[in-house]
Amino acid sequence: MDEGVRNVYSHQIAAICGATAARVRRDLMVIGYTGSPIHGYAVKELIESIDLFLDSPEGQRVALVGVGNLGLALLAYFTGRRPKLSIVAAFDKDPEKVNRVVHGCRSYPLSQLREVVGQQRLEIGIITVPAGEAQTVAELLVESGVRGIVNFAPAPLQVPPHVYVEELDVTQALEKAAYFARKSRVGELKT
Amino acid sequence: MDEGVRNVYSHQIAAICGATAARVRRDLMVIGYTGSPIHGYAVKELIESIDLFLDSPEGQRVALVGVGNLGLALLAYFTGRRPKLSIVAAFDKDPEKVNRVVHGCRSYPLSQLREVVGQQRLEIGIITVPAGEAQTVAELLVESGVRGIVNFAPAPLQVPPHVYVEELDVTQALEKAAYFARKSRVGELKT
DNA sequence: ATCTGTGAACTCGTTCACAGCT
DNA sequence: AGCTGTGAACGAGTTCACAGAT
Repeated sequence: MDEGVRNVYSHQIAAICGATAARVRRDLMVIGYTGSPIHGYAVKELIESIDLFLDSPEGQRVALVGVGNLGLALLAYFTGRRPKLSIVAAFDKDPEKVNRVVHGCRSYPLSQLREVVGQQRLEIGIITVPAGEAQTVAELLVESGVRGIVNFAPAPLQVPPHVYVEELDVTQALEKAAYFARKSRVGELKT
Repeated sequence: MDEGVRNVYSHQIAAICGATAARVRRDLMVIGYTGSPIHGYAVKELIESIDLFLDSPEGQRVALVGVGNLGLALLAYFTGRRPKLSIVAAFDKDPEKVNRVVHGCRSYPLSQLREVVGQQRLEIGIITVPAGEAQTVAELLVESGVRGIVNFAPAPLQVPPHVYVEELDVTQALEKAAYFARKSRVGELKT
């Protein structure tokens, strides 16, 4: 849209986001927006439909647990990146890291998590604590009303079925890349 | 093994890593290690088999491009975590961030990437640069001999088929969690 | 011609379920 | 009884391929 393009075809979208034209059309079917065979999809309306489908109009606020290196990096990264998704509270058990404002986000002691998350009705939690504490933190978040979790700790979380967990295991990702790099070198990649 | 357990059954492994017994057995089939119906899998031998399958005995060394918040956090995170996988060189285009030693890892200007990665035969690259620079960096890495990439930039990379790319889009993960959190709230989760 | 929307086919990882073993 | 190894069935996401529209 910034480039002044009014209409776009599925194969153009596919090229941009690294997919196939068929997959783009399939996904847009789910969104419910219908293009025209002549002009493809109207960019402005398409964006609106996608926003309507994906975003909450009033925005969603996020809690982050674990203000270590990774937690800090995420706070910096998300500041002002997605207007509809902002990290509004950070928690840590280390008293040193607590009761400050980091990248525009207030940090609290872990003991106040239930209170803050509950009162502010935060529904999404990011876990960046060591693996051993992840499950405890997850349970705390869930009890406080969180329904979606992004878990950076290399530990599988056990949560009730109404809670969605997105696992982001950095070590695992690196190991995967290392594995396939090695296999492609030896030429043993599965055929 | 640290707990002195000598043998373990597939359903026990499954419970630990959040999978099903059937899946564990399937995966171990691929590894090639065979357990016994009486005693299950011998922990020590199993670990050795997995290491043999997954790891390179001589270890693999990794390059990191983009010494921002996220890059720094990753450097700190991986220091001494996986002995067989160490980040040995970091790169950035910002002269301020360069020619230092961060968490035991030397940082170089981007212009030296080809030289350093080539000479040290680094095969794995981590990309933590802004989205707009990711493709350029990826090409540079591939030209220098990298065969496995972990990409944190929210941009799909175009690479030759012998290069494996693991995409780790933090924003996307958060959006996914937010989406499903919202759906589970409204009770509209697909049935 | 060229594009969309979509039923049908396909792919590939997961799960079932059971023979074989002790 | 309880476990493993594995052929077979299953299922969810992807791709094919074509009718319909202009």
